[in-house]
Amino acid sequence: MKKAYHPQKIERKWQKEWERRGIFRTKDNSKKPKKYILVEFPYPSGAGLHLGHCRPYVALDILAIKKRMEGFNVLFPMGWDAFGLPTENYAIKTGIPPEKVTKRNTRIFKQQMKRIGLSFDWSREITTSDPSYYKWTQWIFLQLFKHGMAYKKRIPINWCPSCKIGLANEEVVNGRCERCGTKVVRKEKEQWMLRITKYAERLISDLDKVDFPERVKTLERDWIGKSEGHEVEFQLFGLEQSITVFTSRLDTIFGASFLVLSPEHPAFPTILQTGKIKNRKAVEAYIERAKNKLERERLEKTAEKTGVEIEGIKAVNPANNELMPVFVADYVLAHYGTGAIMGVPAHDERDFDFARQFNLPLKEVISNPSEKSHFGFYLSDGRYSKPYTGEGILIHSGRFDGLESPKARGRIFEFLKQKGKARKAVHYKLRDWVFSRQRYWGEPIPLIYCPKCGWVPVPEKDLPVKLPKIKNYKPTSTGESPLAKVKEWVETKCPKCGGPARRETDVMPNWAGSNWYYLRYCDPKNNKELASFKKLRYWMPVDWYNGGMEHTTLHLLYSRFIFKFLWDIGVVPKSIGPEPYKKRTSHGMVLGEGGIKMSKSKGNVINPNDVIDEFGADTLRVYEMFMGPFEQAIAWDTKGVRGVHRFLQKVWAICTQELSFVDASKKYATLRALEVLLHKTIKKVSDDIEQMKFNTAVSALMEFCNEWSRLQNNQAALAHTGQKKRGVLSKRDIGKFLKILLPFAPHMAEELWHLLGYRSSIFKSKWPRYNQLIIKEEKVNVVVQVNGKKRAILEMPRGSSQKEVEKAALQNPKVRKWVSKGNIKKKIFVADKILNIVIR
RNA sequence: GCCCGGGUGGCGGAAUGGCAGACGCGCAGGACUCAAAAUCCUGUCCUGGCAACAGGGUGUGGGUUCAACUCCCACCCCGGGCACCA
Repeated sequence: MKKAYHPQKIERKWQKEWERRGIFRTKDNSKKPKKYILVEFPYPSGAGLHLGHCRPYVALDILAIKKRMEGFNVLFPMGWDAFGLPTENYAIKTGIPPEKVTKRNTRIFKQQMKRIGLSFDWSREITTSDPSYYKWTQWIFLQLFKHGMAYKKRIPINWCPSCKIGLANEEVVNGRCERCGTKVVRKEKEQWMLRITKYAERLISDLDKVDFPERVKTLERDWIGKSEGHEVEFQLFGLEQSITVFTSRLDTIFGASFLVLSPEHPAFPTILQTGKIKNRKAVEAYIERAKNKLERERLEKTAEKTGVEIEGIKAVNPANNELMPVFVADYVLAHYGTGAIMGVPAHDERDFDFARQFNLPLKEVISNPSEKSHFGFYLSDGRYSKPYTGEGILIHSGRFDGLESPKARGRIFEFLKQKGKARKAVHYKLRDWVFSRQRYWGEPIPLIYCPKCGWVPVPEKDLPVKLPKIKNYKPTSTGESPLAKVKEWVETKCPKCGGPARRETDVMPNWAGSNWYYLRYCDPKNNKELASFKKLRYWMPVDWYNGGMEHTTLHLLYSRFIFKFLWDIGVVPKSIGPEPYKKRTSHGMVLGEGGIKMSKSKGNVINPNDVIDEFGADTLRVYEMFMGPFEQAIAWDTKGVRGVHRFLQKVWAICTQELSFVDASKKYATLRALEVLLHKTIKKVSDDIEQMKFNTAVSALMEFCNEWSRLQNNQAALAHTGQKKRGVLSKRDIGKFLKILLPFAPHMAEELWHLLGYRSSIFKSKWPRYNQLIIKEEKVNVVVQVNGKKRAILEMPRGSSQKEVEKAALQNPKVRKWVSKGNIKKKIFVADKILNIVIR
């Protein structure tokens, strides 16, 4: 009867069987409530699936399985984010077309995912590089273009000289190209931009509507960087021109002792031509130098500031009409605020550093309420130490003296507003999104340039604009896309006037396809629209979206933006609401043995295939869930894998043993103690899965099996029934156990389920419910403390009163001994938990 | 510098005011074996003790409480993000 555990055999068998029966196929029309469970789709790299991928996949698979058994219609899809540089670079090296490589890689990924027994609905598989998919990515771009959300702009971009590609700010890490590590240089280029800044406010405020981890929300908020303040106009003395600055500290305006313009400030050509400037050459030279500096270099030294005074002009402080010098300095950024600031050296670190460098006067106007004397920034030798940047009470600010910072801002604003010199303003750190890449392996931007008509969108009926087949994938040395070399593709007719015109040769960045893929899963085969309203209304929003923390300010933010845009223009039903994802969670990385990152160069990469070959997919799954808290990075430990494998072998052994009793005598009840534990375990596993506390869910399963095994072996436990040998768990209860094991180790659970005699798949069964009464009926351990120190543990019936517990406690010799050392002063009782006797 | 996490045995971790160290790994001893592996059993925070037991113990210092890994204040260390954003 006893069969040995052979994971390889049963796993293959069931994977085939599940596929044959179409068990994980999701139906669109169902009366059941829906759950859309989504895990970020991978970039199918040549290296194949790795252990880090498996963790979130298994976790969300567990959720999907449980939700199905709880009666939900679950959408749990998978696809491929296939456009991207590694595949293109591989094509450059080998000449193999990227689509061919992509096909091969996705085949490998898919086969690996199937080996893990993940319950994806493969009938909805999508590939972002597939023309039937990117047709709609291009279509979305056209909508952006038509609504003025996409525009072309000559901007200094981050240029990677090695990849020959423009990079988004997010792709530059420490001044180096994220992919190849080459130092990024500055280069001016015409680029397509998306106006994500238009959505800055809503991207922040709608975070209140979703269930994201607080750290994710904070990260997005900080990245968008909202700052509320005022714009103030400073007249240039004797000139028509005035300079507007942005400040969030209007309360410090009486302390402003100079004005600084960024080198790119638009007022410069005009100012320089007034003839008033005495050092025009020096100013021009400084501006020129700043232009060639990489932004990164400008930011490198924080304390040492450079700049040049624009001699011959002064600005008028609108608060007190004092004249102040004007500088150009590159510590002021052109793209933030108004590109100009008022320098308040006493209350701003950067202005302070600058003033020290240029020996500018410093005027304290905010007194620090927590310090008694002012001028905390003077050292004993009379030099400054540091500015006070906090809020406080105004001094040296005329009639605003004595006001607190927030109130002062309001009053000063009123005062300046009356003079027409100030207005409220909000600025964001977020910048528009550079959306072109001078590359091949991406979605062609569906626009045509006509010398007569300008940029003309490709008519929707002509979509998709397919990538032409080419031989040489290398970008041109001028940094143009390799597509620029394909004459017969580039040269076309203007859709508007029919005259000769040229196609845009830039392609979209690799984030384009993932902006909206979750919509496509709802209706993946639709060739009339990106997804039908009916299906979107049923499935959207995504109920649970898991992905990497590293995508928080990239993919997550981008896709929220694109969704909002589509929602605004009515491409998706209004009923979904303004956010695509209801709930977001993040997994921790899987590190190599010893806690270092797994990488090819370190040679510590572990292939999931090898783990499955040796231990089976169920072991891999259970171990990935057991290894540590889901959201935390954790090191792989082969010895730990063996431990989990041991556990599964044990489960197999106990279950098959128990099955022999089921056969022998059809009817017997579960031992009471085990029944109680079973129900507790069902509760624990159910709750823990919801909270993604998979590690403790597994340990609860282990504890149950330890007890089950102990009772099974315990002859005394069997003897009192009068029978020589009998089981300890009824058939029904074995089934319940298998159901809670199922999400973690589906193959084993299904096999044992069938050995138990069931014909239909365990996936079709209902998630077990625990019985509140059974859990509560057991006895509880009540701790008796004397002066807060544990002195005894009493086993009491649940719900025992204080009196009952006290009586039992005082009968206990140990408690008696300790209590007798003084007089009882106080007794604290928490039902079913503790009795603390305080003596003196 | 600022903003988030986090600090518990030899290791991964459990316990979110109520028995610190669940579960697993490792280690030690034992059983089986000619032997090894595998498997099974027992033990495993530190100190003293043959033991019962007593005392100490969750980064450091203080506080609140009958009771603190858990809450509050200050500090130290580690990880991540942002960083001249006015």
